[in-house]
Amino acid sequence: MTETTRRDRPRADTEREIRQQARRLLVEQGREAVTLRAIARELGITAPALYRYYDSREDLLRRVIDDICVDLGAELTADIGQIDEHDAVGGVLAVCRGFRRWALAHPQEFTLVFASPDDSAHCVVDDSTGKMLRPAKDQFGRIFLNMAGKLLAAHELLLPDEEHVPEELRGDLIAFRGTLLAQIKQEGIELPEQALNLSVVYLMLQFWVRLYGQVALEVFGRFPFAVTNPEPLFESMLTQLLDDIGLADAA
Amino acid sequence: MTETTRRDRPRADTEREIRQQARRLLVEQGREAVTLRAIARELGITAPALYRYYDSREDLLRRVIDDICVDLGAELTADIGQIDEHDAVGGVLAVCRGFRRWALAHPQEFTLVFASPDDSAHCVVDDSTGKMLRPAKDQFGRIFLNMAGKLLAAHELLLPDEEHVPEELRGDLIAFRGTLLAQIKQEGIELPEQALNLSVVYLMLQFWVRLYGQVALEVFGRFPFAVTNPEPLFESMLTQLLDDIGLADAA
DNA sequence: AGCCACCTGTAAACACTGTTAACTCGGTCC
DNA sequence: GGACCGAGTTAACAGTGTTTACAGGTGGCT
Repeated sequence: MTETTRRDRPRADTEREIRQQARRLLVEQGREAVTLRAIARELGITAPALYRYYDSREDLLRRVIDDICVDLGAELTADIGQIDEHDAVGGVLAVCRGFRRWALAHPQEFTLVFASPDDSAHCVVDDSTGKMLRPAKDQFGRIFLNMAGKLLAAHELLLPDEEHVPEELRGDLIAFRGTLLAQIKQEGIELPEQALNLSVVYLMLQFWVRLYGQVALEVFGRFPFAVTNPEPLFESMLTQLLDDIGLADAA
Repeated sequence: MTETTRRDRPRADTEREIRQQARRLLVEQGREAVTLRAIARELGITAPALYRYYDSREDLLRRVIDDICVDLGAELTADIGQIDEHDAVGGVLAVCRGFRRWALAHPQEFTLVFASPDDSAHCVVDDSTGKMLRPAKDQFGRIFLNMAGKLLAAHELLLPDEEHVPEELRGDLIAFRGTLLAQIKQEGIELPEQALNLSVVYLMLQFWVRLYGQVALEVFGRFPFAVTNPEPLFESMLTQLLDDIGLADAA
């Protein structure tokens, strides 16, 4: 008797359920299957009703991307939770492995968030400041970078010569270091100022390039030959990555 | 008077024109704009007529992918032609830079060929042998690998310990080395057998991971911060890449 | 010549798609 | 009671991939 129709429940619940169904269709049948009518059918309503909640299919997909990033962040946070708090290397490894595991388990979502050319879909303009934001992706990046911050606080890295950092990049790197320091400090991690020199920031960039390249190639099956068991390939890249930054001890 | 209707021209011409228009739509308006009706409109025919040439839209897109790979190959070959024949390092650099230039100039095509999760779209089963082929992509890969072959023939590389190659990967690497040797020999490049040990093959894999990662991140704008001028970032990766394989001399 | 098969195209239709407009129903507030 | 508003409906439009049945020209065969 207390059956609650959709009208009774708070609006946010329906919004969430819409995105959930959209994601289910995305995961199970690919991007093209994310159809307003299919979503509405799952909710027991009609397609035009969705326009009460989202401006368009594109708008809906944008919100779905945000949800995906939040979930990815939660998954990685859970992974980190299983690692000893003071094991900075283990934390970084957990994030890297977790990112790969998630990407392989959710190739469609990975493609949508990390391999779609439509740039505007991932940026939102903050009305008050006018600055471009990528709200949810930053939430994922933050986890990655927090782990890096912990690592920096705990270990002395093998730094390349700061002269090797290309001149034209210093401006960007300095700006990025600023956001990094703010973020790390906000997380309560003590970090000596000079531990985050430009070489370190530059190294993190290289780190991300290789992690992303490896994962994307695996998801898209674009290695130059058939890899029967990609896991040791990934693990070997991880150890080499740690090796390159002067941490040869970790397994 | 000699106006040739579509009926007169050889079938292959129409097939090619269809794919050309499909690509034009892809480049100019994105994947979703590649519509059978839009293609037919450009050719002055109706949509169902396209089914005389392709089984479905998916089938057409598959052939378009092949065309794209052929064109990419031609572009890179032209790049190589501008380099001194005996400058192996220059050749590798030309291929890497050409790949980046092409990807940035044709993001939609890059996404379709190198960042699409639909794996079956890129494989064709050879009827006689039953082996899986990726016909056109191999044409691109061949250029990349030929340059690597030349490099190997001309320089002594800095090899990592062969023990570092993960055990589970040796089978794949050995198989890949086989196709590599066949390919290089077919091109008439003399290569001492032991120059292509597993470490070298493994190194080429790492090379590809970093090149792909860098280019894809740039195309998709997924660097962790805004890069105002990505070119020096790419160039610095290239020099570091050459540095890592023991070729610090090249500019 | 006649005929028949084939090839290439068409028009019509079907079941979809995103999106808009007009309308209805239920609840809330004055 | 009446005005308003939010959430949903139906109907419609233009556009999509795809199938079916049909038309007209071409070439080869008897």
